[in-house]
Amino acid sequence: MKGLLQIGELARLGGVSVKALRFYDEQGLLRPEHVDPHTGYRYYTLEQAARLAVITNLRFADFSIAEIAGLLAKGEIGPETLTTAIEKKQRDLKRAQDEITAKIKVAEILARSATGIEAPSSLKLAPIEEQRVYSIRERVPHLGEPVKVMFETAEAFTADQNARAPAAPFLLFHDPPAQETDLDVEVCLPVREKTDGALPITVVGGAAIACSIVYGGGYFKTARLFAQMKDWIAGAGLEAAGPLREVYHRFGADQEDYRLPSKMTARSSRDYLTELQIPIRLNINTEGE
Amino acid sequence: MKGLLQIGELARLGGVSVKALRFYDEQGLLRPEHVDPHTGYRYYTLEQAARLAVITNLRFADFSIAEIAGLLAKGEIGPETLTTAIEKKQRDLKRAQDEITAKIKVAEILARSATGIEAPSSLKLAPIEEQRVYSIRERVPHLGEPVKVMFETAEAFTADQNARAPAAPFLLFHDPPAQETDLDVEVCLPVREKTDGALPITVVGGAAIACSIVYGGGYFKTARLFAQMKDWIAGAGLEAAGPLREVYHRFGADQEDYRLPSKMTARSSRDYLTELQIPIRLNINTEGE
DNA sequence: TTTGACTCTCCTCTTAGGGGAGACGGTAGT
DNA sequence: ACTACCGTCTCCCCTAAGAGGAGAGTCAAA
Repeated sequence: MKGLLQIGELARLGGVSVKALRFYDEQGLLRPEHVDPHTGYRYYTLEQAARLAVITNLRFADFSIAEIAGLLAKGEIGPETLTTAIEKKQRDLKRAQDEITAKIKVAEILARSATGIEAPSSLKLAPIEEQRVYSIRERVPHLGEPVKVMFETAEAFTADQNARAPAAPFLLFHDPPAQETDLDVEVCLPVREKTDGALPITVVGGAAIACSIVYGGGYFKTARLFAQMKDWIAGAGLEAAGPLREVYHRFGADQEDYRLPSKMTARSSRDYLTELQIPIRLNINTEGE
Repeated sequence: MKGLLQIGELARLGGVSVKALRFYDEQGLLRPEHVDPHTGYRYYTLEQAARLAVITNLRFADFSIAEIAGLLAKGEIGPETLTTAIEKKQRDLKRAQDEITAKIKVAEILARSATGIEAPSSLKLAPIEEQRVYSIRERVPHLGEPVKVMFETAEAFTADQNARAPAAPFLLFHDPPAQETDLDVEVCLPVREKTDGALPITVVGGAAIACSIVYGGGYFKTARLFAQMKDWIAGAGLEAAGPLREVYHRFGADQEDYRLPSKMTARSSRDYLTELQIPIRLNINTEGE
């Protein structure tokens, strides 16, 4: 009994709070050796101080309480269980670090655009996730009718196979910017995981960060806005990475004959909602080990 | 009315969830332009989509809802307010990144020590915070009596000024390891922020990571345990950084004449609790900008 | 009229404890 | 023996930013 530690003592020893120790007790992670049945006082042994050290080690490496309980519960875990868990955690930590790198970059861009060059206020910086689409890529003499035909073809084809996912269709511009004729474009329709038939699927890669802008109204604004965005990007010392995108959030005034989700139809081109996206190159310095 | 967006539409457009938009409404961060008094339906304008873009930008850079509300509330904030806030946030993010680096390093050490060399199970990896202490540094022929005298002197001195903080005293070994005689030691007593007199304060620097071990019983174990820890550190491919420490959590069997917190007194040396710490060098690659 | 998609409010749940209230327990000084 | 003080107990509420779901009402198309 003399060698037993009171809760506050163990807390100081282990560098944790008394609250934390009570919590670990409640969670079954670190039960006191002895609890006085009259007073409820918790008494710990030095072996439990050692177990606490293991717990704080794993906590520091971002393991959750549940994970630690799982690892320590299955009596005398083989070291391979532990090492694989730790390696997975390391990968998670490195991913978290990359995410923070992107956040720092965005903060830098925001700081730069807050002064000097004022950005269009609706400019958004955000990652783009990769997407599964059915796509048709072609070289067209100009935008408008030829692209519309491509969309109609693609919609009809995916509709046949009940494959259409409820996400906005978009257009990729594979050309160097500022080209207006003889364009290499790719029409993309998001598709669901499971389709009825064997639809050729393309996975359009995402971007760690893209800048985008939403506008309402007819497509005549596209070129001007794209130019504005490109100016802003150049002014902020950035660089585009990958094809420009035009996302059609609400459209279809002249496509009454297609099944479109009602939210995506517009009465007239005045109600169109379109988004322009430009992926941005992040110069992440990946010299970690 | 025709140009107004329903909540789901704005959610798709802005890349956020409907739940998030309702939450922003509740928090006063993004109020819908119009709420149907009968149905409660929320309707948003395109200007609000732009505001949402600003919000998601700041959210991505880890600003909290409250911070964003503060920044956007004070009508037309000067750009300097925003940039200083962003710069502060960038520093926070970089600090978070450094912390993750330390976590990765710890995970690496844990993985390495889980296989092969088995560590003493009570080995703990954790940062040491810097501490304000009153210290006496001297070269002593050997441990034991001379060090005891130094502690007694220091305790008496700090007790006079009511300066003693309720934390464990410790000893720093400024010598290269494995020296047993003619030692350069520093006796440290943690002191409070405010002291009655003008006590000379030393700030003992912390460590991003240190490995430590707690043991009970007489001090004859110290040398062996230190040697064991040094072996383990070398075996794990690490390197010590800074002086070794010996922290006296429970002691004082032969110091009845001093005012010690009752929790820190022991009846006999069998009840001593001592912690050995060795700071570890983290080769953090700090080549960020 | 019915169906399906959309929206509403209200409720509970998430992590790992922090803060505090009110009540005991244990020790030291008077 | 009384009192002051510190340590500990349980119980309750709180966190940030929504996620998940229940049950009910709304809107447009068939």
